[in-house]
Amino acid sequence: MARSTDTQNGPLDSQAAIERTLSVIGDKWSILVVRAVLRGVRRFDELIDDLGIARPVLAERLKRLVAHDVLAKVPYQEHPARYEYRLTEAGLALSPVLVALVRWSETHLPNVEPTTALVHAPCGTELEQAFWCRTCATTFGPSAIRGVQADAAVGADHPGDHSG
Amino acid sequence: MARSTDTQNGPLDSQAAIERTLSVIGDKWSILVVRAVLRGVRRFDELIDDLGIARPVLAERLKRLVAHDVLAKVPYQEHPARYEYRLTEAGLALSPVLVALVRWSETHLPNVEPTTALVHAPCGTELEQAFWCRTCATTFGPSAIRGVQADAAVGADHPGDHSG
DNA sequence: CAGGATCCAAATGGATACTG
DNA sequence: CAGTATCCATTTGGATCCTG
Repeated sequence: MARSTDTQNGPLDSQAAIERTLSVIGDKWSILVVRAVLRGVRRFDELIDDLGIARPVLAERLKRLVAHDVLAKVPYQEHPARYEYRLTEAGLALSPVLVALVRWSETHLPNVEPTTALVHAPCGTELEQAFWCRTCATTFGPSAIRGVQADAAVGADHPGDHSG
Repeated sequence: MARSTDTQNGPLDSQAAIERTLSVIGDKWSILVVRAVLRGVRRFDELIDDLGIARPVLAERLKRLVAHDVLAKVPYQEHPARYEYRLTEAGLALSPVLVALVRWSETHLPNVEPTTALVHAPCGTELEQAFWCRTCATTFGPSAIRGVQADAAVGADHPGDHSG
């Protein structure tokens, strides 16, 4: 509520600015959606397949990103009207954020295998159990498992990451 | 689940890297905590007051950030043992992320008054109602209100931002 | 001051089924 | 294909109280 320095803010001190950015792309999926579009994944079901995001969630994210002028919804055929999503200038301008995120991961986070499935734990059942994160010293429930390698889920040396 | 290109990833294509970074600082508070520490707010109750974060939430975030070597917990007095939190090298290395976030907000987001209260809506009751975001075309409940100017909550020209 | 333990309301998100 | 409408399990986070 009462923040100490609302005035006299330097470049790194713009809490409001950070929060406003996060209010647009600060959720778990938005940045990933932006990145997917940047990679060329532009259509709804492609994004569904590519990201493993739930349908209503993707729909809402796309709507928000379009509303905030990060993405543009452009038609690519007519007969059944079909649209795809493209980055706007503002969306493209998010690249530095992505780069910063990637660089930090590469320089300051322990490596994991690039084949690690990071969005969803495998649907198999042997991982449908609690997961102990050695780094966090926390136990995560099955649905919290993110980035767990299929064969090294429990007891491995910080096999992956988790959200939450 | 099935992502298209797990291999042949360029620098911007490292979905895994992005997700791993987000798994550490991707929640609503962690980045704000880092930034507060960067500003010199280093002690538990200071952070509570400064951020308006709930006690158990801050405790958990600090623990995670320490575990992931973003913050260090260092004693600053002994008799009652007291600790404060400082940025590690890895934590300091998050500056580019903060800068990118701030820059994007400044160049691609509509301006709002810097006095806007962005973490919590005022505790007064006249704002304890639904909030219509013109940009998102979405209605947000009272607890979703973030960054609402006290006197221009409803009907203003996109008065602030919201999370969720 | 620096947390830990509870409790509870709310939001998030996934699955699924339906529609133009 | 591109969503929308429901429904429900889980998670999140805030408030409050307690402790060394």
